[in-house]
Amino acid sequence: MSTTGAGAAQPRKRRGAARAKLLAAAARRFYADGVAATGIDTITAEAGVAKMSLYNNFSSKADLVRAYLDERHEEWLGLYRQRLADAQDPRGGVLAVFDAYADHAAMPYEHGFRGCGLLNAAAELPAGHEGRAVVRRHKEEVESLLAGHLTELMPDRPDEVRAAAEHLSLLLEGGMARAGLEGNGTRLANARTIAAHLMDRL
Amino acid sequence: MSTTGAGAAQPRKRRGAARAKLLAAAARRFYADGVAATGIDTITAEAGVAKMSLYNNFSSKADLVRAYLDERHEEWLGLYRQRLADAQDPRGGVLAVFDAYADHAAMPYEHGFRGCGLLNAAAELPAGHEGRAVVRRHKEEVESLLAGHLTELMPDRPDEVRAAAEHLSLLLEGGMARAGLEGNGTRLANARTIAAHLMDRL
DNA sequence: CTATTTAGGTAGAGCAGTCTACACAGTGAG
DNA sequence: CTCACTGTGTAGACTGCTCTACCTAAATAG
Repeated sequence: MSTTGAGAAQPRKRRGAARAKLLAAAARRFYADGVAATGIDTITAEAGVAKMSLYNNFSSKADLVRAYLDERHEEWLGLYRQRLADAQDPRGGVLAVFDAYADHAAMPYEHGFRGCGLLNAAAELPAGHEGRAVVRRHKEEVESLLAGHLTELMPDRPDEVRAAAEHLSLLLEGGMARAGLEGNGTRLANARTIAAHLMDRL
Repeated sequence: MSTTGAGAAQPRKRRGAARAKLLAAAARRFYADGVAATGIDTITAEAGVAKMSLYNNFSSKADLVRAYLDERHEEWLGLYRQRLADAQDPRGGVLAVFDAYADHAAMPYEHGFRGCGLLNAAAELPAGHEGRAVVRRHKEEVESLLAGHLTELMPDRPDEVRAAAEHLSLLLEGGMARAGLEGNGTRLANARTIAAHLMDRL
């Protein structure tokens, strides 16, 4: 029918260029200054992009926030998979989860490390906001990754696996929260040490 | 001179009446909706107080936020002291810290339990904001209360005390963070159980 | 009588979101 | 190759609303 024939003939260069710049700018500003405190104009200005480009790529600020949260989850998964590739055994898999968090803390941020971007965003989202569910699922996925490694360590003790996974998961979140308040990764390193000792006792 | 005699002649009934109502309203709205998302008109309306009463009692919204944070710290200390009064031994003192957090989670909130009010506020405060230091000090005080009880348990092993206090403290913060995401105190109860088992092994 | 609180309003900035009009890159048709 | 078309991005004005902060003048209560 149309001149483009069989299907997707989109030009590839410009499409999505503004979107990527917007997501990068939103990541910097949302993390450093908070979601509610960051206005649309600030983001478009930092992205070096027209305001209409935001609304061409996202239906609203809330939509941009959703995309930001999804991207943070994917980013963490990437850090984790890199660490996992070096892991030798299930114990190393558990420590890879902790290391992925530490890698996050070691990344450069404008006003310093401020804790888990997902948790920080959830803390200021209103009660029923869909973004809070995104964050909850992220934390559940992390816990189930821990449970997976622990199952390899003790396949015949599912109850102990569940309990240990929760223990490690709470250590991890606690370490992240305290590290964010203190602006550095020390607490996370300590949490990793505690986790390693715990596994020695399993 | 005046009818009240020497020195401080402040009328006692009205003075501070608006202040208390403002702090109560701010506590409800800041916790349920977030600090940045709550405007001063919302707070004065909910307090049933004139807008100028806010500026007669606080120099700015930021000043009100500071007072809110201080009040949350004092509130938690109150819950802790009540629990501590029933504690029989150092082990009970440690569990009183966990129970105080659980009591906080069990209080009624407009949109349900949303985690630690101090941590949530810190998550949306800008990097250098003095309120973040208030929250950090609160968490450090909680950890040192734990260390105090543990010192009674093993006065001759300060290194183990320090390590165990951090372990328990991270469990507590992790439990609080996850409980806030999930809207109930289950994770906190689990954290308390884990803490109890840890103390059995000391 | 005097200090405080009240209702309501104002200033000046910032907010999310919309709109117009134009620039430019890649594409297929001629 | 050239040209017109389409999709994307651009700048900036603009609406309607909310924000913090401050002001005034009347009401109120010790």
